[in-house]
Amino acid sequence: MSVPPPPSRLRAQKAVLPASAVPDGTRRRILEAALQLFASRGFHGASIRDLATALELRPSALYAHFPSKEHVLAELVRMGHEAHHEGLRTALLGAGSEPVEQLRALVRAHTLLHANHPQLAVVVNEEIHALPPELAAPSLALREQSAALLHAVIERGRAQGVFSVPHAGVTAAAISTLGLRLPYWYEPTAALDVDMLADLHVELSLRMLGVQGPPAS
Amino acid sequence: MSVPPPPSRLRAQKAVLPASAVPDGTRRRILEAALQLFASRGFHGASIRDLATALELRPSALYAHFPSKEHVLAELVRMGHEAHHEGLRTALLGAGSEPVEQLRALVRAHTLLHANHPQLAVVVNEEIHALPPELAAPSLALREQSAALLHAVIERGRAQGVFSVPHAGVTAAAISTLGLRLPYWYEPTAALDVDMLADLHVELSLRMLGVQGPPAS
DNA sequence: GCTATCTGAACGAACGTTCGTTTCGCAAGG
DNA sequence: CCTTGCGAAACGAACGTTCGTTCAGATAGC
Repeated sequence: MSVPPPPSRLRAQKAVLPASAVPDGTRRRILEAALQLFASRGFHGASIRDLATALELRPSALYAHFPSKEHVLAELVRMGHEAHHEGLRTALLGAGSEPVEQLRALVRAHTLLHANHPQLAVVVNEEIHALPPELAAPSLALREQSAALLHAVIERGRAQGVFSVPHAGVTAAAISTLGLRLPYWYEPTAALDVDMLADLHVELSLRMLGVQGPPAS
Repeated sequence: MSVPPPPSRLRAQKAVLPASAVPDGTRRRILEAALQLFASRGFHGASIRDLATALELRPSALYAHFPSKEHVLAELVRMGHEAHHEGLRTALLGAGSEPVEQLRALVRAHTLLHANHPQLAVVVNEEIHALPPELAAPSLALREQSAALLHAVIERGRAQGVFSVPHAGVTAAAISTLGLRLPYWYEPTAALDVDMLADLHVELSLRMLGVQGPPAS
């Protein structure tokens, strides 16, 4: 075992935290480097020493900013869930009262969040299980609230007769899933930028909901 | 740190290998226990000692059957990809020549495989990144072949005018994704068994492809 | 008595974490 | 202007534990 290969599961390279999240400084640098490492190797696959090396620090220096490795992950997971929930909530607020427009707004926001912050999406969705229950609980609660937003819109649309779905729960899961798997295959290009991708996901979601869309090739 | 909580990311409990996979014996027991552990805690989160404990063996005994921990994972990942590819290929062979029927067969097989073997699906899709490239390569090649099957059917249907999609690649990704996220939220119930779920995924896929389905509530 | 299987003990390496010390920017005091 | 004191941040070394793995020897079935 001469040189360990650098295994990575993501296409994206540079880790970006949501804008308003954390003031500049070492604490932010730690979170960004940890986001990168946890996203590409997993929480258990990335050590405190790896993290310190990436930051050009000694391992002990990290403990001036976080009480443990788990707390670094917990902070990332918390930030991710808050950014996601806030994004959905804001999108919904500006979408009027029609279920179709509300769904457009939700899917668009969901897709943009996952496309623009792929590492955070991966860490939030996979590494949360590495947290002890008391650190994961707040994020799991937020996640349920976000899922409830989508469910409510679908149910309202169904009640009004504008959506026609064979199974609301499975359809909601399918729509969520569109965004959740994005980090594993998508990267922005000129031929398919995030905006086009969001439009496509909106179109696919409306089709699943039985809403007639514009004709496609 | 008195008792470590048993974190798990899957709803399913009992690990089941595809039928024809491995002859009975200790080797099979090891694979099944490893599948369970790797699926619920991740490769790096489950140790050789955890695995030995689950099998009521001493850690050293495992090395009579596998040369390393990585090779256990590699075997699981290989089996998973082969079962998946074989399942898709067989389904396609029995589906005639009409793109709609071929797509039904592919989506149905894809969904059933993921619903019936959730742990294997998780290990195959997430823990493959813990393998060195030379152990992962054969499985990644198989994965591309499986994706190509779906792409080919979609392209043929589009050429024949029976599918109408805004973007073939994104739609194919969306259809694959339906199955891939299953292990994280689905478990079979009387109200929604695997067969109904497969039918629903077929219906959703056809809707995304612009094929008129039966009316739904 | 050969082969396959498992045990028990041990190896070096890596793990997360702790702790006393050092470094450094900066404001206050003479 | 120089010194002093201080708090924050990082260092360097070490801790106890767990990691994956090795290997000589015990055990058992053919």
